[in-house]
Amino acid sequence: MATTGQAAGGRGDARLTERGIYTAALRLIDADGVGALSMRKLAGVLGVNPMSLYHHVPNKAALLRGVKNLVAAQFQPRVDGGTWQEQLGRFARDFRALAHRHPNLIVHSLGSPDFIEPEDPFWTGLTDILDSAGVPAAEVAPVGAVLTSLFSGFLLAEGNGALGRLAAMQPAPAKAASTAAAGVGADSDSSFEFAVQTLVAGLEARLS
Amino acid sequence: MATTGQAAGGRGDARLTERGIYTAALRLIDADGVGALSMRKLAGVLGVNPMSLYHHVPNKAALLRGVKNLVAAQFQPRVDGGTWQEQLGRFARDFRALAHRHPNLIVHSLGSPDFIEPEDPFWTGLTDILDSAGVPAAEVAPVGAVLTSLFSGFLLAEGNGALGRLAAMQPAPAKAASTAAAGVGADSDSSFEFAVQTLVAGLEARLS
DNA sequence: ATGTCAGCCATACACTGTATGGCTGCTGCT
DNA sequence: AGCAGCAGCCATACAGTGTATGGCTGACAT
Repeated sequence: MATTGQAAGGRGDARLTERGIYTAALRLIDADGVGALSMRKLAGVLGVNPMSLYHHVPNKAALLRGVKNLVAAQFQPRVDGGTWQEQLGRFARDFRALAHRHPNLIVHSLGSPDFIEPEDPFWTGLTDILDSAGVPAAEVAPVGAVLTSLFSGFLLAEGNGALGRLAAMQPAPAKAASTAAAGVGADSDSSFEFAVQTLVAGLEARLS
Repeated sequence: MATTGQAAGGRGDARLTERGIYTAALRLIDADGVGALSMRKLAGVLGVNPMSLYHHVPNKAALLRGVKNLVAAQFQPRVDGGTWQEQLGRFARDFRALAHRHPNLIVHSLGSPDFIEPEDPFWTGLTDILDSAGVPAAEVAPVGAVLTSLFSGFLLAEGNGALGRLAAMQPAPAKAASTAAAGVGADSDSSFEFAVQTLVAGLEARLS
């Protein structure tokens, strides 16, 4: 074991890597949330001194950005054919699937201003769809910004449980079990579909 | 000055009050953000020992909830006449106005699961409007939850600057200065109007 | 008059992010 | 081959965090 006690902590990497740090941090975040992530715990998992991390990452904020970018890079929207409505729906679904894989990270990242970076495939994919929907070039960015904000709100609320709590609230005193017209259940999936269809329909109306 | 050095810190209150603690905390939050709020700083402003706060507030999380409830109580939506579309618009505008008065608090609270409490005038006001819009009773809660989530996302993005950053992004390489059809500028106000009208139009479409 | 307790305070603990500086072994240059 | 430099790692230390524990004081009810 010599002097360095690296052991079996860091995925078998003897050397410390920026990438390795991010993936280890992601595992910790997935397990216990970003609130429970500390430089010391992360270093412990990697079998390394806390200060060693600072030779690969300038500070904790940058570490979180790095982790976020790591999972953001996994987002490959499939912008094949179909109407722009279908494309937008697929896009939203893909993004939500990614969010579901790392809910803790997403809930934290969506609250930060720098969530979306200029060159993200997310942003370019969205602007492409809006462009093909006929949104004037000068308005693609503002419209995309609004849609992103709204949709982020949904994912955030779904991720932290606020959506579920609200949806389960007082089903009105009078009649309780009348599953009537619009077709929205209290479960996450139908809430999601409702949100997407509302946004799409709203955009449709604003474009004609 | 005797033994207690309260001085002119706590707004002149000699005795420490739960309410007084909340308002002092709110001032600190408005000034420097919730990240800069610490029990010690708060106690300092109130001219009091940090541990004294714990006789009125169980912990910091509860303190933040209390501050949030303090400003939430200021929200009195005017649900007078008009179509439900107009009511919803007014409602959103009123809520945004409140958010603008305490942006730092709102940006933090919107990221927390317990932002909306069951008996908030916010929730009852919204459900009333949805009810009068013809949303089936059993779906008022789910629909309200989705709308709240979406709208919260907008306010969050507006508050933390993400909205502005995204809206100002690459106006498409080709033509830059053609202020065409749909009427969305990059400024916050027109983004807000666009968001509200999109949501209203989307809901309209989903209800017919 | 006395016991009780609310309100306040002092101390202390575990924990956070990170600045500073020292050691070591690999690197490229001469 | 030898040597300078530096990347990578570590130990120590500092300021700051939330809060548990226990002691003091003065008012108030009995």
